[in-house]
Amino acid sequence: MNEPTAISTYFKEAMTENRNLTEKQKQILEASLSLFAEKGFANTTTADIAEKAGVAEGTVYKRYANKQELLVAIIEPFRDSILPRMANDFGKTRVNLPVNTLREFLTNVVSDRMHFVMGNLSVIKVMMEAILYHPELRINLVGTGAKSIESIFGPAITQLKAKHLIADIPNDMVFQIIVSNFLGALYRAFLGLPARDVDEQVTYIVDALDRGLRPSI
Amino acid sequence: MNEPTAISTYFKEAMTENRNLTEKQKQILEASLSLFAEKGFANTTTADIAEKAGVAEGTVYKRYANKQELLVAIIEPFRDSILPRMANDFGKTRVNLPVNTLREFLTNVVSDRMHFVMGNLSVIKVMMEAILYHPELRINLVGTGAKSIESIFGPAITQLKAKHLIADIPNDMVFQIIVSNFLGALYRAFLGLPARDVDEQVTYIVDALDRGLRPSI
DNA sequence: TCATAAAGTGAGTGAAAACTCACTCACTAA
DNA sequence: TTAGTGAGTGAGTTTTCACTCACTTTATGA
Repeated sequence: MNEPTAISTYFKEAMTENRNLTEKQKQILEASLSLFAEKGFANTTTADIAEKAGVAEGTVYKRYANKQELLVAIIEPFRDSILPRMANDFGKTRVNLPVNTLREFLTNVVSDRMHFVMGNLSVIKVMMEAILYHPELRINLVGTGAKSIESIFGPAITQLKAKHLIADIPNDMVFQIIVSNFLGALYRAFLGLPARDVDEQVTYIVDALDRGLRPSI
Repeated sequence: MNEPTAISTYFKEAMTENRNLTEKQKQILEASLSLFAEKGFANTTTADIAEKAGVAEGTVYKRYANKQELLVAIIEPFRDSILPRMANDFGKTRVNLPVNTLREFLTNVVSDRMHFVMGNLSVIKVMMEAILYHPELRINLVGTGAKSIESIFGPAITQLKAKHLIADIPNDMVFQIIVSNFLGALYRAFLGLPARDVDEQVTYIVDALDRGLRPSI
């Protein structure tokens, strides 16, 4: 059971691949990402970004017409390539494995996503801010995200239902009940509450979900 | 089963009671809260606040030395009186009711808190922003919040354990698994995913939690 | 090798927003 | 009646910060 690929890895990949970014432009995007995560978009100045990236402020504006475009430049590859790709990888390696029990399915999925979430706190924070305070970005991001996830998770859950391995409750609620637990772990970390080992959390959560979502008969 | 008291009601109460705020100062705090919720702290100008409160910009600075202090003035009564009081009310009216089954307990708690969360989206947004991007406020707020909740929930869960109505897993995990579901519903709403009636969500969640947290034997 | 373009620079600019302060005025208490 | 008080005012000041542009450096290809 390997660690899931970190978002930053996908991020660097996406940058290398499809766009002709210079080294400095990449540094600018990476600095933006890390500063937005740390202080929030509005509390980050373009001077901060330039300094952290080790470039002049003018360089930031060579490619990105304004600050907002920096956020877009981070969110866009995310929406267009990273999210679908992650969903796909996740689908192949975790969701669509052949399973004989709900517990097996849950163990695959929960363990993987919990490590994923805990290993990507800062990027997730930026996405959360974008969703909360940049409605123009929300629509796209949420739409694509929901679609990606639905296309991977939906069939898997439907299949579990066919095999009578999971209770007959609507897919969106199955999904919500599972994902809620990732949010719970996320907030535990953000809030700085007493930490608990991820694998330990996974054990308790899988256990509760297994019994909670199993068919009643 | 009444709607839980809205946060804004507690907020107005707290303002009336304990501090010697003039009418205008109250208007300033109320305007701040609603603008911060709508646009975020950083995207709200003191001119906006003054206009919405119907006062001169200078009036804002009469009591609050700077913009940050406005946020503190909102969070502070929250931490000192609103949160403890909410926890207390919630404890009396929902948590510490005599119950014979886990399902009864969960129905009381989940239904109440789900309505609470869904009825207070905008205030919760402000708190979330404060926690995510104002570390100096986080420590206090989270500490007090955690303590309030622990003091109410802890004994109740311990009691359920004594009566063998709930599985023997650590209190913090019981708590996390339950609260996760409120976060899930919160995000469903924030993201603008296809809505689902709150009471319907409650039914599914209570069902899953009941079976998930019941003792195995 | 050099012309031309592309990338990078950083001091400078202006607008917006935070914050100040000399003043007003309703109210109170002597 | 009046002196005193302090909340409230809003024009004015200062600061911050996104953004510009004339210039320098680096890369390219003829």
